[in-house]
Amino acid sequence: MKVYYYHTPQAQAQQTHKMEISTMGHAMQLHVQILKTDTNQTQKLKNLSKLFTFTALSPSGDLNYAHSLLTSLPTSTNSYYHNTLIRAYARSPDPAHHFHSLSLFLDMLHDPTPSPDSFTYPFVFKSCARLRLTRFGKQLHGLVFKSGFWSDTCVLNSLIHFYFVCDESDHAHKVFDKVTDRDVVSWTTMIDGLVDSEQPVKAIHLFDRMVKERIGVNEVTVVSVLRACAETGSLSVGRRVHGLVEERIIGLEAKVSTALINMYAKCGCIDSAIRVFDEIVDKDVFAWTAMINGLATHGRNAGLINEAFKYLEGMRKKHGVKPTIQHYGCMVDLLARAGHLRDAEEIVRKMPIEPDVVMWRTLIWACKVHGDTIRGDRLMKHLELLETDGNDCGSYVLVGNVYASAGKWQDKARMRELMNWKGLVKPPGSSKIEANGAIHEFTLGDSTHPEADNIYGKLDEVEERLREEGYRPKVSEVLLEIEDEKKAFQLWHHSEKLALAYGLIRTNPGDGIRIVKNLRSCEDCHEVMKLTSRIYRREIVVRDRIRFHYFRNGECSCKDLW
DNA sequence: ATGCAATACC
Repeated sequence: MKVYYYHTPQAQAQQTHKMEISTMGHAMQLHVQILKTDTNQTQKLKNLSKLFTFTALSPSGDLNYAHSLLTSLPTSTNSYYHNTLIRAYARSPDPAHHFHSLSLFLDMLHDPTPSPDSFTYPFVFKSCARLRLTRFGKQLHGLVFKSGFWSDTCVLNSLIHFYFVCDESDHAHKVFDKVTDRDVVSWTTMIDGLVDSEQPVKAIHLFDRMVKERIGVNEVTVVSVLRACAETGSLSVGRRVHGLVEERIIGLEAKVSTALINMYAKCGCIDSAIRVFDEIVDKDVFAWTAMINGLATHGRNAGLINEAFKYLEGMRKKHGVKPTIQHYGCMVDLLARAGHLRDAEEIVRKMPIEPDVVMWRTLIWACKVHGDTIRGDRLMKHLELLETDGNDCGSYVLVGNVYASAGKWQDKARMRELMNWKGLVKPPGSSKIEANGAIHEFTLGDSTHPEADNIYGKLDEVEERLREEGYRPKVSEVLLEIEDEKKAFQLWHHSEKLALAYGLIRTNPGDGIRIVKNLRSCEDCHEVMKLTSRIYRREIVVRDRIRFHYFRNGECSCKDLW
């Protein structure tokens, strides 16, 4: 026999809390029932609490609604509601929500609200980091210290992260040193912060220390350290990390695979990257993007102008997607690199979007490479008019170089003055090479390396052999108003040549030499790499800011298109 | 009942 119960409103309200709330509609229905029904206080609170958790934390919830519920909840003794709402605000992408998060935290410093506790601070530091509120965050650091939560590892980990985001890596280090119970997150936060603050070599050292001290590593750790490997071209460390995955010490999550693809591609091993990609069962958009980008920087689909036109057209006609400026930018870059400067300029003029700084730079750079100084000179006017970005000196450097290559030294000096006036500093060129388990970084004319004498000795030898084979320094690449002899001297001490010499000394004959550069190489260095690859029978891989160059037997994979 | 760290490109 079945029994059918008749639901009184009271029973209904009790029942509702067992149901999952899935929409704001449900939530409001429950809210009405809670208000209208005279259930006992405990039940009422249980339902309100459930309602609150849904509105605050569910992706289909509503933060404003959750906030308004705060007054009906027993918040004076229990920090859960404040903490949960701060947490919800702190994970929102909207900056305004982060101010709400902090304002709620400030409420908590008043009576009769509950005091912030060890759960509160991690969320609050997250908001400080997002809003880059360095001084405010530092004040809170003081509060943490006074409040007695300075030994809570989670609180300190979030503080380390905050300091890195706010560009205060020294403070991050200090906090890390003071954590007595460091966990995986403490170490990982440090490694990731170091990569983000452009100290990838330090990040790798810390990873080594972590492994030596037998701290367990997890997926997040290796994703961060793989970024450092990609940045510095540390293939051996990257392979070691891959080894951890193969030994099943690390799970092969999607993010790990993507990081491996990126690492292999950026370290010049495109085939290994392809192997990792092929093994992924469920390839997500990040894996595809990393793979496509890897193939592109390796020049595996360069110069397919007609293909590119087809895709650009297809976007609109087949898929109904409006091309963005980046899509046009790709097309212009493709045409310009291949020397079709007039077609490239026509696209820029006809496209339905206003060209930006990057677009003009692409075009002007190509004019310089292909020696079309008249067009370049004309286009530079657009760049000078458009330049508003305060921190970016790329345009000034480019325009200055174009002037210099045409011998217009006064115009070049004008660019330099403009940069100085705006307080912009051109990043110095540097080259890194991994040898004997360490990363060596060189700058122009660098003599700080412990083996500097050997390096310069090797350079002399290389120069002699190259000159015997007909090498003549391309002094026009030195864009300074100095004598040719001095130009040749400077040219010969470019950072990538120092790295090359070190590679020749410290790697075994016949082994490949891999160099990572932060800017683009000059034409002279490019030529020297080509000749060296033939004369010394070495495969040389140079990664510049944009792409890879594979030098084999006197030729480069970029077909001299850069 | 609540916590900290993360991938590509631009």
